[in-house]
Order: sequence, then C-alpha cells, then structure tokens
Amino acid sequence: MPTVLVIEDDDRIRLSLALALEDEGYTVHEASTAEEGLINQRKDPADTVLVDLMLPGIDGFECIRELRRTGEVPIVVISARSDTHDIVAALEAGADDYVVKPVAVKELSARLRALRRRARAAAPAVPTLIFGDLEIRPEAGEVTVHGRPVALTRTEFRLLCELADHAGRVLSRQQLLERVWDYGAGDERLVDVHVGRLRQKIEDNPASPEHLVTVRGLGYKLQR
Amino acid sequence: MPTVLVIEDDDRIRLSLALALEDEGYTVHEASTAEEGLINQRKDPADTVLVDLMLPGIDGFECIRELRRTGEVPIVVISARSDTHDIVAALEAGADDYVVKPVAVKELSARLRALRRRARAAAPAVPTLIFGDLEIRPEAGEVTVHGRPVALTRTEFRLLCELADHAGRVLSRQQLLERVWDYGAGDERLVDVHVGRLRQKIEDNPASPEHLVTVRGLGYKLQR
DNA sequence: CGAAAATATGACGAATCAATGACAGATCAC
DNA sequence: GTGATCTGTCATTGATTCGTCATATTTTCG
Repeated sequence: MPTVLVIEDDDRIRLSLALALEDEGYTVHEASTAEEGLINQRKDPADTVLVDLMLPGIDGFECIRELRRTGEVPIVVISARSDTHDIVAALEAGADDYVVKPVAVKELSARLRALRRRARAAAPAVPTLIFGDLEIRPEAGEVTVHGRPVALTRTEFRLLCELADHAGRVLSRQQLLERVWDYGAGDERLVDVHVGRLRQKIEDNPASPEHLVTVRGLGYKLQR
Repeated sequence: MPTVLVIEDDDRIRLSLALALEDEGYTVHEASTAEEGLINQRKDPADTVLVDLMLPGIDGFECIRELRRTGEVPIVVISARSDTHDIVAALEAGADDYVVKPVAVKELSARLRALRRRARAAAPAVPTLIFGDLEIRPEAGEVTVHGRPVALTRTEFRLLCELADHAGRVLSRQQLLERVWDYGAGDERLVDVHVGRLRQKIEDNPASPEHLVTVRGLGYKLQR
C-alpha cells in the first residue's frame, strides 16, 4: 500500500488532493506546514512526498533540502508558479519532479508511479505473502496485522509459514508435526496449543478466527 | 561526462536541443527516427534519453517500451501535446518525465540532472548502503553513524556488510558463520558476541537496537 | 436431549535462547 | 619484542518459550 505525504497550506487544495489520491489507492498523510510535514515524516515516513513551494514558516525549498538530508524519498513539487527559475531551483534543491497547479490527478498519479518505479529499483522489497490484513515476510521473519508488527515465537512463525505456503489447503496435525517440528513424533494436541497461541496474536477475534481456521476432523488451514 | 540521446524527427528542433544540451555539458547523440535511436542506443548507450512522441515509423510510445525492455536508462519525453492522456500514457509506457514543447533548456537540464541523481542513487558509483543514520560504504571500508565515522574491526565490518547485503532479511547464526567466518564450523554464540560488540559501536542505544535487531529463534537482521 | 469426540484454553515447570562480562591466546603495529 | 587490539570460548544471568496436562467448550450424532 503506497503512502504519500501532502504538505500544502491551503486547506481546500490539500483536502481535494488527499481525496483524489486516496481514490488512486494511496494512503495519505497530511501537513499544512513544512515543520509539521518534516516531523510527521520522521515519525512515520511516507514513501513519497508532495510539497507546495509557498508555505508559511519554512518554505518549500528548505523543506526539500531537509527531506533530502535525511533520506532518499521521492519528492514532487506542486506549485502555482510555472517559471523556469522556480522549476530549476526546486529540482536543484533535490526535488524529483515539478508539476504546475492546477494538476490533473491522473497525471500526478502517473508521475508518482513513475517515480516509485525508479525508487523501488534501488531497494528490492522482500517478498510478502498477503492474507487481507495479515502480511507475512518469511525472509524478514516479520509478520504484520493491520500494518502493525506482531512478535511471534519461532514455532509460531514456522507454523504460520507452513500454513501460508499451502494457503487454502488443509494440513493435518500429523503433517504439521512433521514439517514444523523436525521429528514427526509428539502429541497432536501440541499443534492445537500453538495454533491457539498464534490466533491470540494474529486474529482480531481469536474466538472466531478469520484466517487460521479449524477444519474439524482434518486439521487447520490458512484462509485467503 | 554525461551523455544524452535525442530522438526527434524535426531537424531544427533536434539541432537546437543538441546545441543547447552541449552548452550544458552533455555529449549528445542524435537520431531522427525511433529505429535509428534504438540501434544507436544498443551500440553506444547514452545514459539518458530524450524522445519525441510523434515520430515517423515506430512512434514514441513503442520506442519507450522497447528502451525499457532492454534497460533502466532514464527517459524524458518531449512533446508538443500537453493533454493528460498523453502524459499518463507516456509515463505508463515507462518514461520518467514528460515536458511540453517549447521547453526551457534550463528546466530540461535541471530535470535531467534530477533524474540522473535518482538513477545514480539506484546504482551509486561508490556504493553506499543507507539505513537511516547508518551508512556503509563496503568498497571504501567505511561506516558512519550520524555522519560520524566509526571504527570497526574486520570481523565486525564483514558481519555488518553481510547483514547489509541482505537488508531486511533474517540471517541465521549458521548462515552468518558460513559467510562471515569462512568455515561453517564454530560456536553459534560467537555470532552473538560480535553482534553485541557491533551494537556498541553502531547503535545509539545498544540495549534496544534500531538497526541490528534480534529475531528470536531465527537470527539477526539489519532493519531498513 | 445427552453422551462422546474433537477442539480450545489456562497454568506451570523444564528447556531454550540471547545478552554480557571476563579471559586467554592470536594478531597487528610500531 | 612489546603493547595494544582483536578474536574466540566460556559461564552466568534473566527472560522467553516449549511441551504437557488438566480442564473448559464446542460440535457431532445417536
């Protein structure tokens, strides 16, 4: 889910941009001053930034330089002014693109996509298995629910990965014992216990699981 | 010395662009058709491409797609048409930027510079791996935190590089032993010890590491 | 309905795991 | 050669996790 930070002091413009971008599938962070935007970005970084040039307090140029000092995030300037001098100055400051207000949302979105494509080429993402609000990154040893990371123990993690690898298929307790626990022996109840613990961590309502469901008489499966 | 390939069928425009860009310090390759440009680029690749959309024979869109198939070269479209539809289509095809004729050379040059900066970030001359306030230059054998250089021992450095090469991915103690210590043998606790020492040097608060984190039961990883 | 089977859950001691400080041998720089 | 630094091993400590069991709860089916 791509996120974008919009720094723009005019409430009307900012809101309409935010709405339009949300329609395009972005999660939008908003800020009405450069200071607010910079703090926002430090705490909870968006992966793209849209910034107006004319801002009260710290202006857009300085804001761009500050963003550049701290990171590689793609920056698009949105400005009412279209003279070459401003465009050059903004790009020199470290912006990646410059569009003139009023902007066509489709164009803006396409420009953002182009930028994101470039930026992504630099840092290949770790493969992610997605089950609705549940995301599993086996190689990162990382699991998130609603975007929030949850801490799993090794056994829980291996169990989840095994189920995720066979998403939608039922795995019997015996199969799980063999694959998650190296030895095939052991009490089948053991699986129940760990499934229970896993549910406490990854399910919104562990009592009626949405992802990790029981198939009575057969075993468990991870729902898509 | 940066090079740019200009694909444009109108001789007057192409020539004036070429002259202007040479003034800006570029070495300019010229082509008046997409075919010529593609062949040219294959033989002697420029590191940026400027392409008109309206070309005889293969048109600009197809040209962009072909360039993208074979490489990552930054592409800027120059077109007389300014409607959103064309802009979106060109960016979707794989262009990185779109400017409308007539163009201010200063702006064009600034946009090219911004693009080159971004492209370079993807494949830096002196490769620098950046993790927030932690920067690693493997080639230079250099590590800085908050811009301040820190002195690492050889083992610590190799360990850090190995983790950085697989940024975001968990590496087990066994994997690290194999890759950082040439032999795969040895006590896995050894890894713990060196991780601990590394943390003392690169983490602001070694007790709760931000970069070099433990994934209990699995190993260690370097956080993006 | 009521019994039986299957599954869920809470609790607890044992086992495992990671962090750290200490230390001796190895290596390096001078 | 000597002192400083680095490396690998070990033991200790505190925290987490595991597997087992006993006890609920749910589902199935006679």
